[in-house]
Amino acid sequence: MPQSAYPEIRKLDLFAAMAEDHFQTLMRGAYVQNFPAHIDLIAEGEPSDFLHIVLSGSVDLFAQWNGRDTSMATVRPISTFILAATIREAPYLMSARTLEKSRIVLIPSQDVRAVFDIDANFARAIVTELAQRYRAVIKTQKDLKLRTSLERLANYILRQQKRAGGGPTFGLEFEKRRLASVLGMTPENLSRAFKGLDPYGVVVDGTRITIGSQTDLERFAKPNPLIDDFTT
Amino acid sequence: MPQSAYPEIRKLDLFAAMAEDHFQTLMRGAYVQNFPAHIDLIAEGEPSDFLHIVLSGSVDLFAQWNGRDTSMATVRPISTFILAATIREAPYLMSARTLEKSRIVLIPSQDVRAVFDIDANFARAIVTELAQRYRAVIKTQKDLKLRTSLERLANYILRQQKRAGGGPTFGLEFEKRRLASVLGMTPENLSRAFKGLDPYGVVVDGTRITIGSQTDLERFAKPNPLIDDFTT
DNA sequence: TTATCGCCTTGACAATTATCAATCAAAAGG
DNA sequence: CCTTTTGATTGATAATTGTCAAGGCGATAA
Repeated sequence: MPQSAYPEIRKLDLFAAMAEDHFQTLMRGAYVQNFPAHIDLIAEGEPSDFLHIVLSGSVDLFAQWNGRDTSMATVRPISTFILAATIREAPYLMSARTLEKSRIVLIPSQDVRAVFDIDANFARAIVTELAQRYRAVIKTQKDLKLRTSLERLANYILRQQKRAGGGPTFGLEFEKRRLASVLGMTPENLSRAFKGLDPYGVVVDGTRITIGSQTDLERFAKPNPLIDDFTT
Repeated sequence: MPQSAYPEIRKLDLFAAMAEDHFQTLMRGAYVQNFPAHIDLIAEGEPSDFLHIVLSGSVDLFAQWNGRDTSMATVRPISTFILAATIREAPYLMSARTLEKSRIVLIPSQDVRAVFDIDANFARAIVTELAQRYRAVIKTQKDLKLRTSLERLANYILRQQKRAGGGPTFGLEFEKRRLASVLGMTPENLSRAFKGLDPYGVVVDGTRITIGSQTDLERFAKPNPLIDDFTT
């Protein structure tokens, strides 16, 4: 793969502390691919042959059962996905597809496992990464089980506002049908949920959101760092 | 702590491969406590001072928000909980309480982190454990987002049947109100859901379940290893 | 044995969420 | 420019799930 991408990858927490020659081993076996939008990268149930790294663009992780499907997460640059499956040498639990034109690094899983066995710093970095992701999923589960869809939307809006800089007006990160799926509801229900936040000063104009009354919305949403803060 | 518990703990995947003196370090700082039933062990939001190991009895992990609460998981002997919080030195995301009289080992989190930094085998064991738990939570999330409560119950019954040995009659692992919370529904709804499985030959007698028609139930439940098999 | 307690169940009802069909609007393509 | 497509919205309706109140049933203790 082109060496130009090395420094960016090396800077990821996952790879920052490992020995240089081990990093080179991983990079030698890796390759970069450019994918157009809306391309399936992997399917749940398949063996986990590669650890993926998104260099640019974005990727949707989703799952299916009995004809239904749901968005589980969005992967944005620069970060990895399918780490747990790679480590456990187990089949993927989620499928992945590009949301837009994306540049993706593929590292053979067996290389990852081999280096993991001989590089303690890499192993420790993986622990930290996995622990962080585990906690993120637990938070999502609490969101799903403890809140109604209206409350989930309200808290999502507050999270997204913070991500976007904290101002009263900001854009959604993806299209509404996906947002609905991420939040565990139908697009119709999402549309009505936005209306339901009208009393709290939420104004929607296409993909643009304006929070008219921050305190009202927060009083309703009751955001909680143990659910909504994904940095800890 | 009493040495009698050492061998059992040592046998856990998490501790099996680490250096003996590191294991001794952990055990020296650890202590065992006996708790009666229905005692709060930890509360979400508190700093994660100890890694916990359940030696006997059982523990309920639950979470609360805005006056509501939900059961996230049950911990049975012999296994650990609060591993991710310990590793990340972050506050607990879940509270824990004993379900019955329980014997629990407490290992100071700083000891775990210290040994994790110097024992590569321990670090690797933690990776494996965390990856497995991460995948378990993803499966639960798929269960929640892709299935109705009736479908979740049907699949739970099939999973529990397998755990209990595979025969047509078996017992539930805990009281129904907790089962309802674990499955993400109210006790009333659970009660009606059991009735709703009547057409598939499910007979409920208190805590005793009998599956009259295995194939009918399976045809309805559509169990899937990528959701229901927690061993991979 | 009888009283009490906790849990489960049931009925009636309300809230939430999903489904289906139609329409609208904006983006993409010719 | 106009057509086609796609996603978003809306209305009507149905299914699902939750809430509240009452009653039942079995375990436990006096």
